[in-house]
Amino acid sequence: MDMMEEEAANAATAQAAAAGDLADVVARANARAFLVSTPHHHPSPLHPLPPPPMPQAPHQYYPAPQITIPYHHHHHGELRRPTTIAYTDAPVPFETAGPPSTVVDSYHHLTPGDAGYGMPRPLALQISQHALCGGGDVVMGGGGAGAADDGEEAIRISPLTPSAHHQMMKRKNEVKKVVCIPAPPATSSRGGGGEVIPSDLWAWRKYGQKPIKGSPYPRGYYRCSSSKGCMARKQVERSRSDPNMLVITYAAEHNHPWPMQRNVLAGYARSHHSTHATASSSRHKQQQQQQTNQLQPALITSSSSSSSSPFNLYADVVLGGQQANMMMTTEGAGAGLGIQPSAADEVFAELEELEPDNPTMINANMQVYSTTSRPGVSSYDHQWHKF
DNA sequence: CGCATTTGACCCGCGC
DNA sequence: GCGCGGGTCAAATGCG
Repeated sequence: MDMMEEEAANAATAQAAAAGDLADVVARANARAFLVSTPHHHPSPLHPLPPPPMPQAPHQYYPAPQITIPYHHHHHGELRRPTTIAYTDAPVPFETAGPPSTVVDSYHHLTPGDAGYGMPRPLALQISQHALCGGGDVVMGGGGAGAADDGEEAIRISPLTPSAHHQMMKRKNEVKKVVCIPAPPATSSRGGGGEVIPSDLWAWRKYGQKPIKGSPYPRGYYRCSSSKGCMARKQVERSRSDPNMLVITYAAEHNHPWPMQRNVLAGYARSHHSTHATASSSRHKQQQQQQTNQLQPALITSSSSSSSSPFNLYADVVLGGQQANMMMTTEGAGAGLGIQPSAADEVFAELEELEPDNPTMINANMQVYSTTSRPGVSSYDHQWHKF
């Protein structure tokens, strides 16, 4: 990010602050925290991601083999038991780590180096309790045949004809990453429309929505709008068994660096602006509201209870079918979890700027696991992937 | 004008 | 071969 962009970002931040809206900063904070909290950058050999244009210093690796987290509030306020987090740079023992009952259907082999999506990569966590996605019902659409490389699709820049492209997409045994995050409560105002999804700092454009058989919730289809030719896509749907959880499935990888901040902010500014519009057409108003909600995921739980630190970051990361409930702070745990002080400080500064008197809990409850499809596998075959 | 979402149509893979 | 279901396209529409 160059100076201009930085300034633009700061300006936008200030703007958001002026409006009393934490969403933007929170979203950025989350993404940034995730980004820098990855003890290892594992670029895929097939599609290495250029380092994000972040101002921070190169990755720092913080040894933090194990952390025990005390009781704290989950995003809905319920107490969680103390949690022990063990994380490592070593490849996650997917096969052994795992569980789970019924989480992902028809997915298979991941390459440990596979990464992308701006998701927190190398957080290999193993932990306690809690089922995946609230009971685990993430059933992904079926797998296709074919035996192409996982990475092939990601690096393909598609001058394909629509139908060819489509075909490819369907047949590919693509690497998919499934992320579960707590969803903002469905608001009646939005009706059954699209999903309320948190921003992950990539610019996504919705290109479709389908009702999914067996699920009362539709699935939204998004593709990266940051770069033409970027094949990155994601699907967003609510968990069937736990409507409070959002299941986000990432497919293909971005073939470009992280979107410029201003792109994100531009998109946000759009929604942000209209959010405060006094009147607008009902339809668009609804849209904008939805978009705004995407940036106010349940990521914010204005918490009071457990934040002695001004900046706490919760991340429920699931690996091996278990959930790690991480709480990152700008202080000790931040270092322990690999948050770079510079980034933490920046985030903290932003938050302070917004709510100097009101410590903000950033709740980035995320359950992350990755899979790819494997035809012919009848039983659930999960492989846990560190991000 | 550019970019966003919505939504019906269309295409394709798969199971029967 | 047919129907179903999932995934994508593209036209319509709206906003700044």
